[in-house]
Amino acid sequence: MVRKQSETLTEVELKLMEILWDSGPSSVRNVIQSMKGKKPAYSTVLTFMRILERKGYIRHNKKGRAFVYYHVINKSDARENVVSYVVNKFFNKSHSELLQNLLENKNLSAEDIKQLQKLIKTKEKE
Amino acid sequence: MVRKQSETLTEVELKLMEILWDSGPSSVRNVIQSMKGKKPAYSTVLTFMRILERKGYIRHNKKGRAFVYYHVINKSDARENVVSYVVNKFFNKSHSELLQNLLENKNLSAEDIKQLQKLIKTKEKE
DNA sequence: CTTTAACTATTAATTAATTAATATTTTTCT
DNA sequence: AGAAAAATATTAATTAATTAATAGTTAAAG
Repeated sequence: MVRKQSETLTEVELKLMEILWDSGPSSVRNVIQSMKGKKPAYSTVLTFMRILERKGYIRHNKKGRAFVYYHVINKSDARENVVSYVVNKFFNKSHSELLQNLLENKNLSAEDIKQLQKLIKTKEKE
Repeated sequence: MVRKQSETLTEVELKLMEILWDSGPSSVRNVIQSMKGKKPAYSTVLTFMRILERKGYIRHNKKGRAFVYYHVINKSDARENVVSYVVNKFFNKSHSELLQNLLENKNLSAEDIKQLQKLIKTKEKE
């Protein structure tokens, strides 16, 4: 095995997934329309839709002449997945190590801290 | 621009960095010795040392005939870096969104929760 | 001083990721 | 039906990541 596929969404893949998550089922043309900034070529997007489909992230139905793509994994799953990757590779498979790192190194607003306390309190009761 | 370099350590790169972090300055041979499991070819490791050096993660000194490599970024920096990447791309640039996600979705032990509460308490006073 | 052992440097090869041009196919309009 | 429009499919091209063989250098041993 020379090079394995990414276990997580790559940057372009993620950008396209975001559109499906936000806009719902879309044709290639729809996807491009939904993109802000400089639009990639039609064939570029098409290529990625195929890749995403091959990887099992999306599927499509034929609607008239066009393919309408829709996600089969949602944003939470994708987040879950990338967090697991990072935890496994960089944080010794320990979620709490990552958590502690975040709490220690990031400047959280007072707001954030209040929120987190609330969350932990609910966690506590169980 | 067709393909940009990874903003974070790739899997093999990380594995090699771990060795430098854990074992300190090492020649290619040393690095291979420190690896458990199936050892890669000498030239493979050498190639990656060059890549890591080109990317600015490590440097080397000549010691006798061999190059001794040492890290110039530490583990915390690497973790920091990958977390930022994930936060920016997957969590809407919001660290606290990632935090909440971790708290909500992961099964944390009672131990973990206790720890976190302690951490938050210290954060609170500031 | 020459052989050889231990390195480094060069070259190669393969797949993934990214971007897109061009060729085909399928509708739709006249 | 035939032309034009709108899609999909095919092909291509480039760099990164990964793995390693082989060539070239340097230092050590006899």
